[in-house]
Amino acid sequence: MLNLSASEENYIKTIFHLQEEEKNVTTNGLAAVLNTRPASITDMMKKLKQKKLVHYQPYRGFRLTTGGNRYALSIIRRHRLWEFFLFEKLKFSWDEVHSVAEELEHVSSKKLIDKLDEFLDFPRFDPHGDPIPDNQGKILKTRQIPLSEMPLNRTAVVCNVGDQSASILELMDHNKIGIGTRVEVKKRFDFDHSLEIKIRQQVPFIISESLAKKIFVKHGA
Amino acid sequence: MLNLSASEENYIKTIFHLQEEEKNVTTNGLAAVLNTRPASITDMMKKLKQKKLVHYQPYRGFRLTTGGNRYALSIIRRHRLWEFFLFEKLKFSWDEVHSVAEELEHVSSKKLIDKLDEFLDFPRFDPHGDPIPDNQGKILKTRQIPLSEMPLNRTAVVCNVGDQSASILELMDHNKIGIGTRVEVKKRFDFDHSLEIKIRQQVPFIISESLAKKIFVKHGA
DNA sequence: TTTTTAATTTAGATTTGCCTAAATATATTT
DNA sequence: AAATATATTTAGGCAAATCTAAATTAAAAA
Repeated sequence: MLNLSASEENYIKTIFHLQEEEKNVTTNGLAAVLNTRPASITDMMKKLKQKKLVHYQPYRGFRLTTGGNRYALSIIRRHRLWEFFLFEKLKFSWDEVHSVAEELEHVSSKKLIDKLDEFLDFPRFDPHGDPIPDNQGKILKTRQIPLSEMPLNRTAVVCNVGDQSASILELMDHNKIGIGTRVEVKKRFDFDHSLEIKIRQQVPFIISESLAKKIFVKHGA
Repeated sequence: MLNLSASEENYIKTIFHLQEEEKNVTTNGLAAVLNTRPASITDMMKKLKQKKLVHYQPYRGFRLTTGGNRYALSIIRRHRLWEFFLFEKLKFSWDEVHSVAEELEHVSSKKLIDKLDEFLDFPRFDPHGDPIPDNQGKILKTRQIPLSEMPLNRTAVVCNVGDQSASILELMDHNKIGIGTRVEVKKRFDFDHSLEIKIRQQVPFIISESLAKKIFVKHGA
């Protein structure tokens, strides 16, 4: 597989994520996420088109080719394996792993990543609950739903938080909710849509709708 | 501490190693090691002088400042810790670790390196037998000598090989000599300066002077 | 001490990845 | 459908890190 610069990899990865959220990817949108100017996006799209990683016609938008998709998955694999390593082995907290993994993911040795995978015993999810592509680029589709949409009296596992702010972390910390926590929704209040939830063997307690919307759980796990 | 580009780090690191071998570092010499043209060295020296990492006067040569030295040690720390990790945890062979560590060493998070150090249980030597600087930049001075200079009938441990070629590796492999192998020189032949050596409980055998000059041992270990 | 040779530096390009400002194409109103 | 607004692209530049070719300085030889 061809070898891209860290910058090119960041474009590919970001396009992949934006496509995944089925937002149609726009020049301005991508520029906003990558913190660059729209003109830089256009420049890069021309280059990535040449390398056959994106389909691109001026003014007509762009999206990843099959090859671009495959490449994106390999970057995401590296990123999530490093996150797992940092969390599981180096004892980073789950909110610190992302930024360090952003750097590590650009180290390109395929052998390194496959051996890391093996060392970690082939983990299937990163510390945020996102699935890790295998060495063939296969990735599990997880049904992640916000806690606010969980049916009552079914247990699920917290796998993602749709907000990285210090304030949400403080609140979750206070309630002892984190990635991997097993939760059950006991009641939903019509008045303010707050939820009564139970975790572990504790007394049930109430959380706000806005918090529940940010906490994602893996359904069925 | 200031943050250098991967390229700047490579210059600093290489100057450090060349200085260590007490070769006086020259523009051409550095260019040869870094695989660049002399003109590029001059360019970079101007920049590193500005950043107060090297002493430099045109045509008068250059050497690291105290700050440059400190920075070099931090890069070497990263490099060797990654080498240890790759060898010890990911089961890379000791001749594969260098090139991968060359990439990993430029990931700059201080916290990452200190946590990695702890995870590895503060190793003092990398898989080549070179000492790993601690988080204060302190480094053990090891007395490494080539096997060719070992006194007779004293045991020592192979800690370094001054050549990375496939041919030397083949020969060492054949003789079952590697990093960490305990050796004893039994006899030195005047005719061709070949050595009779003994490893483990095996029958002594003979190696050439040119091989013995490339195999370094830690004296006293 | 000249002269010759070798090492080093300068001058001027090139590539990558970014920028600003201006032009152009598409979308939305009126 | 014309006018206005928004999105996108082009043109031209800049900094980092490299290069080649030409100039300059220092070292070695005659």
